[in-house]
Amino acid sequence: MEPWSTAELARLVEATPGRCVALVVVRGQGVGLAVDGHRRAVPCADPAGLVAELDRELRPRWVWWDARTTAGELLAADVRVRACWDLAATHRVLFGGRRDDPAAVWAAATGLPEPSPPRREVTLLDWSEPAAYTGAGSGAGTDVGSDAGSADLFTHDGQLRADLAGQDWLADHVRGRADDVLDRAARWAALALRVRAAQDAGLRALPDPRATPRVLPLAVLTAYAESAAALLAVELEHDGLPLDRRAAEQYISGFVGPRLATPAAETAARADRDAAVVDLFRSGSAEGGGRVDLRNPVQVRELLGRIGLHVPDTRSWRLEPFRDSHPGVAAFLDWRKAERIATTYGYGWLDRHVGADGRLRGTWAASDGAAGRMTAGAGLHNLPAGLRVAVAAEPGHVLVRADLGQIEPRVLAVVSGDAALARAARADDLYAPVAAQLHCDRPTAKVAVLAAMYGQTSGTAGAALRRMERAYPRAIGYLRAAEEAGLVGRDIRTHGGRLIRLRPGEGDSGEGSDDLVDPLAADAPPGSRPSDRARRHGHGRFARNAVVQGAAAEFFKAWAAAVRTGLRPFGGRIVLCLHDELLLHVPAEHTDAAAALLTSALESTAAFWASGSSVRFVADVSVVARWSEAK
DNA sequence: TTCCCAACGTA
DNA sequence: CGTACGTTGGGAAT
Repeated sequence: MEPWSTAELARLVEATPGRCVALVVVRGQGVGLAVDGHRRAVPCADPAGLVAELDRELRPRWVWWDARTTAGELLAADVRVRACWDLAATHRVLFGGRRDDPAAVWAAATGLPEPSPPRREVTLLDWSEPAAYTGAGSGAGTDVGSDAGSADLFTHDGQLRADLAGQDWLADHVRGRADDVLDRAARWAALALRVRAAQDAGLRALPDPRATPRVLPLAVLTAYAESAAALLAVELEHDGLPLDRRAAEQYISGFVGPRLATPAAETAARADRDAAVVDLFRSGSAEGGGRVDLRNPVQVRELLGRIGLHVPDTRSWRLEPFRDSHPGVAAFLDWRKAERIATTYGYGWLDRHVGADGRLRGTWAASDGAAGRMTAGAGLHNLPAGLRVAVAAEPGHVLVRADLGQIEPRVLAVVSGDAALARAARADDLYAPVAAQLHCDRPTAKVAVLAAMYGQTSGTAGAALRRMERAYPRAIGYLRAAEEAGLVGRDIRTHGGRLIRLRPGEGDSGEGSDDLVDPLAADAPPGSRPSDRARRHGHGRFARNAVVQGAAAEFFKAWAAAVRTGLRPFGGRIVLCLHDELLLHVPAEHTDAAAALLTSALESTAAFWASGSSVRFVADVSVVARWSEAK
């Protein structure tokens, strides 16, 4: 097949609204491209290099099935593209849920029922699997054949084959030349383009919630931001967080001593730490009791009972008041802290997750949470504050950190359209005007706002809450409506358009038979099984929270996407996303530009996301050598 | 081996 | 003052 001339491609891209070009990368062989009804297989020894060149010259929005596959391939060659449309990420916005594999994405985009989940691995028992695997694909009256030659990608009922995740399959079953693989890649790209069009239409069909809508519907902008976040997640995983290993080891050794040479020595040291605590409990009373396992909460409770301390559980905050009542309690609390470091953030953790290049790497997901927050593994989202001293800029670089101030109440002001709360959100400190409005002090106002957003159960801020209702009726009404949806199991959408599934559905955690009496319930100890009412109540609170937390996550990702783009010219990188906080690793000579970018990106994000509202968004920006230096 | 719970870290 | 997440170890169920 003839390579596409760049000029020809450029003409097509110019004529395509959104400049969307579907891309499938086949390492070492070439790319499959699709633009506006055309598709082409392009043989090329260095596909990533070609993509980089096209990205510079055409500035397209690359459409791919998912960033992990395609962007991962590019990133392996250190190629980072400007913009993308991620079908998996957009699918999650439109349809919620957990599934985002190609089969599920295709089915949702074409109105088919959700297909059965992909098999973990093919076993001998799969021999009975239908004609799908033979490539016979009858097509059965659907229009799937319209992409000529794609029938082998589908099952008889028009579903995309469940085993097409990733792209190893591209080379499977093709016993011919490289051309065949690339042809397949081109068809795969063409299919992606069709799904994008369907997703685009779906997004545009959603009502734009903004006071003053713009040319691009907010839901489309959400798709852009979520796609960028999916790409960013792959980059974060690739780049890692710069970590000063020495500083980390020093922190760890402060709790558990120096690194030991052998596992046996580790075990012995651990046993010594245990024994030191247990001995303190034994010292007074003669009776020895059996062995005590400090890691077993039941046994710890018994141990505490023996010194006359009777507690419902052994959580640290509950024991802390009794720290001075018995030397054993203090020792145990310190032991807990050390044990946490030893097991979760100890030397083993360093060895597992910090590379030879001093980068801490974990897996990232762009919208794993039920409300669409980013998630990260390897402890990246729950590093003990004390370990921040080990997160350090490399030579010639600085860390530029920014966190959004009071993001959730500000987001509530936008999404609810509450004029009074929006007025309060013009202040640097939102809680000050709220306190004035409610005729209470600032701490009370803060508790009242948080209680309203998250559905307080134990009522201390009751009076302030009632005044909240009078002062900010639309905000409270918005939250109540979400809670109601949760109670009755009705799906809702966030401000940006993400579907939050609340229907007591099949897919999730197996709570199908709501009203039926569970025969096992009689055996269950009383209170162990949450009542139907309690569960619904939980769903109500979840929904109340999800519309705020979810919208805040969308706003954050839109901000992060703008920062990522702005950072490209001077080689800075986002190295950590923490729900409302960004950490950048920047060449020192571009410090000021990066700091300015964080603010300007925030303004441009607010301008489209909260357009027509007077809500102000604020970020606290600081430049540091170590994360711990940021306030 | 799989799953749930307690516990604790972060926002 | 609640929600969300990831990680660990123990123990029960399988």
